[in-house]
Amino acid sequence: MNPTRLLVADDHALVRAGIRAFLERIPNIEVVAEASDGREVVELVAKQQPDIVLMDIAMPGLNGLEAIRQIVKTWPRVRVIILSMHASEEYVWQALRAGARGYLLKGASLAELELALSSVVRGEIYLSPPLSQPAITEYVQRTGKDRAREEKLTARQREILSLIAEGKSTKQVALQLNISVKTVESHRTQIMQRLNIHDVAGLVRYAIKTGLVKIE
Amino acid sequence: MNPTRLLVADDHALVRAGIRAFLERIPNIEVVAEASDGREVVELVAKQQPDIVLMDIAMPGLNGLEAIRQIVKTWPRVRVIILSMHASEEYVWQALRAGARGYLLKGASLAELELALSSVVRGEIYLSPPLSQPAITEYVQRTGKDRAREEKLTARQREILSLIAEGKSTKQVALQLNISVKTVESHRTQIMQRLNIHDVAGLVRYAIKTGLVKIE
DNA sequence: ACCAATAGTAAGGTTTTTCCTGATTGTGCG
DNA sequence: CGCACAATCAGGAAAAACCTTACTATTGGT
Repeated sequence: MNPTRLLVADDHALVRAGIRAFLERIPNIEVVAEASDGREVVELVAKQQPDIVLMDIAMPGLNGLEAIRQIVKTWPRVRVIILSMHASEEYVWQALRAGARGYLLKGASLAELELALSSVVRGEIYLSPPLSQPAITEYVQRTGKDRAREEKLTARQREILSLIAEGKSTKQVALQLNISVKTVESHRTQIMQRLNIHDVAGLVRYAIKTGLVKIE
Repeated sequence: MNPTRLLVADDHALVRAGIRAFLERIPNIEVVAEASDGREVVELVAKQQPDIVLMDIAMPGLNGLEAIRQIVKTWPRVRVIILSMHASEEYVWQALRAGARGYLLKGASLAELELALSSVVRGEIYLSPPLSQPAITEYVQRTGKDRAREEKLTARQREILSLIAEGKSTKQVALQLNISVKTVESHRTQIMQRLNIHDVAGLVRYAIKTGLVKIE
């Protein structure tokens, strides 16, 4: 049987390398790549086509949720497991809605990690025990288009909003995304219109409120 | 030469075990114990008398800062290095004031971890490069009475910051306070200098973090 | 298959804000 | 008294935001 090919993503090098070392103790697992931000995850998924992506939900740049959305949309066979510090139901719910197949707390044991991986490989959804049922049942009752509709912003808009809320200037965002300053301005205008928010401060508060960016 | 005896503390098993695996690659290091909360750290320091405690600042039970205080008070020879996710200046200050000898971001590389450990063993204070900003290094050098002057912002500055974080434009702030736009700009510049934050988004996040403005 | 709506991209020109450098006044404190 | 520091303000240069307009590729509906 072929080993399960994994991609590990976390913005902290120490944690990332550590988790990788940890994973190497599990048989039949191969870590094929590591990423340190959302954009890198998406790039590496494209390149490596791993079976499973094990990623932190809170990452700079393209945030974790957004990365999940893009991954499951483009490569539906790639399964994403979230590795998070937060046991909040809201985060779990958001992750599942975005398309994650598992949600693992960082307090998990080696055995639990192993269990989560094998469950997800089998096509099941795995949640750390402290999180349990409610989120799942809520999740299954909704389908496809239903979920897309409730989003106020497009993927691109959320991506740009999160960069803005992180403090990037329009110019920096343009540079980072390889698009024109004018395009970023245009996106910002669209975002502000949709949210009916007309200042950067409001955007930042919105982004924090919806979990698009984190406050330390 | 005897190996450096380490204690690792983090409330997330996965991270803890990972970091331990990571540390084992550094020569002349011995991890003598692991702890998952502040109380356990203190107990294990008493029992093991490690040379260095490498701990997360955010732990349940007895919190990280309090743990540091107790450790350095009771066993001054034990040196504490904070392993944190947050590059926030406040956290660094608090940790140093409590008696930590190093502050390492979880994004640190293996080489940096090694450097931090050897620096602290030699009796130096080590801070992750992103933190070694003038404000902090200067603080480290200051002693005793100087530290009494702790207030970061004046009342007026806080007033203006909160208006900015609420989304008021410079012009609106000026109008509301009956002062010139130029004065508000000047205040904003001062605020940014003091906080070492250089964009509005950062100010908003700071204001939220410090409770100056509320979200929702 | 076709049309409408939406998303993503972007330019040109105008207005507004920020940034840099400086200056004045009042006030508490050694 | 004088000094450090808070609070106030300005002029001019630079940067960014704003408004309008527009092209293209997808997507959704009839």
